[in-house]
Amino acid sequence: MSDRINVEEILKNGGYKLTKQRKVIIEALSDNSGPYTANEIFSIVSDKYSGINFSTIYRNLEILVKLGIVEKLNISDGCCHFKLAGSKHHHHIICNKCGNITEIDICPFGDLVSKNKFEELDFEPIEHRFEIYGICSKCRSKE
Amino acid sequence: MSDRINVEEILKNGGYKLTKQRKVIIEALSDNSGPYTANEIFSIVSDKYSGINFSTIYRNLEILVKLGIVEKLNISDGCCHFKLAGSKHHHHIICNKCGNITEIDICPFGDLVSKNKFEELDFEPIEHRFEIYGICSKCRSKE
DNA sequence: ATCTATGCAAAGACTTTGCATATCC
DNA sequence: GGATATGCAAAGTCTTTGCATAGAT
Repeated sequence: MSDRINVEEILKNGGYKLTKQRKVIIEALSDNSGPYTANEIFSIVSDKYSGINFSTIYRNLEILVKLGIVEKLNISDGCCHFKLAGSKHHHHIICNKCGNITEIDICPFGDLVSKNKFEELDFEPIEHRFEIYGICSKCRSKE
Repeated sequence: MSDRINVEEILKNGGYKLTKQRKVIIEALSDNSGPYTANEIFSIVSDKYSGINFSTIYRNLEILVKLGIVEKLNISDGCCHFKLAGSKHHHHIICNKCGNITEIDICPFGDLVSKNKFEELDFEPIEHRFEIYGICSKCRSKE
């Protein structure tokens, strides 16, 4: 994976070592089948590297987020979800039935900027989140 | 407060009693100076009703949310924020410096619906969240 | 009187931290 | 060899639950 090389470089440049644990965590996230909770990452990773500890997972996720390699999502279910940070800006649709989280490239933000909405509010926007909860097509077809 | 009467009725209709604890919790939320965490509600309420317990706070917030009296916000800081539910649909701007949360009545959702974005996605939207993080005017003027 | 609500205490879920040892470069 | 990372264990934060008692209608 060409991404891997990139990740290794970013880690090194940040003064971080490339440990087995970091490799398997990044591998786990690389399957791209959706954001995972720390718990899920622990399960996946434990298959390849039994003995890994939760603190290692959390510490590394924090570093990877700081380096911009991983994205931390705040889905409203009481815990954090993590995924490899893509290059493209995006948002999410979340299924209320199966919990599936899917990226969408629709972003309403640019429109608001072009309409000078933030000048009106006297607010300097830095970041934004937009999530849509509902029922995905799979779950609807099951009904 | 005319709202109070309304709340009392909703509680009664739901089969819930109007206890002192519920009164003070609702009073605390009624100052409208921003969503409060369970912790903050506990502090405010403790002044008026010392001896109240966290479990009472949480149990009642859950009921009040279920009845639509209170709104539960998932701001990305690891805990839940609660406020009296307003009648109007709205979103929030959140200051990264002081943590202040302010309602805005800008909503990008209608636009997306009118553009048939959800038919394209084959997704049935039910709810959505839109939050903008940045620096509020107060914090900027301090700089 | 009856049913619901509360306080207390305990536990549960998720996450963070301190420290000695192991690992990477 | 020196600095960073890990595992372990413990604790910290937020929230939930069981149960006996108190309180509302």
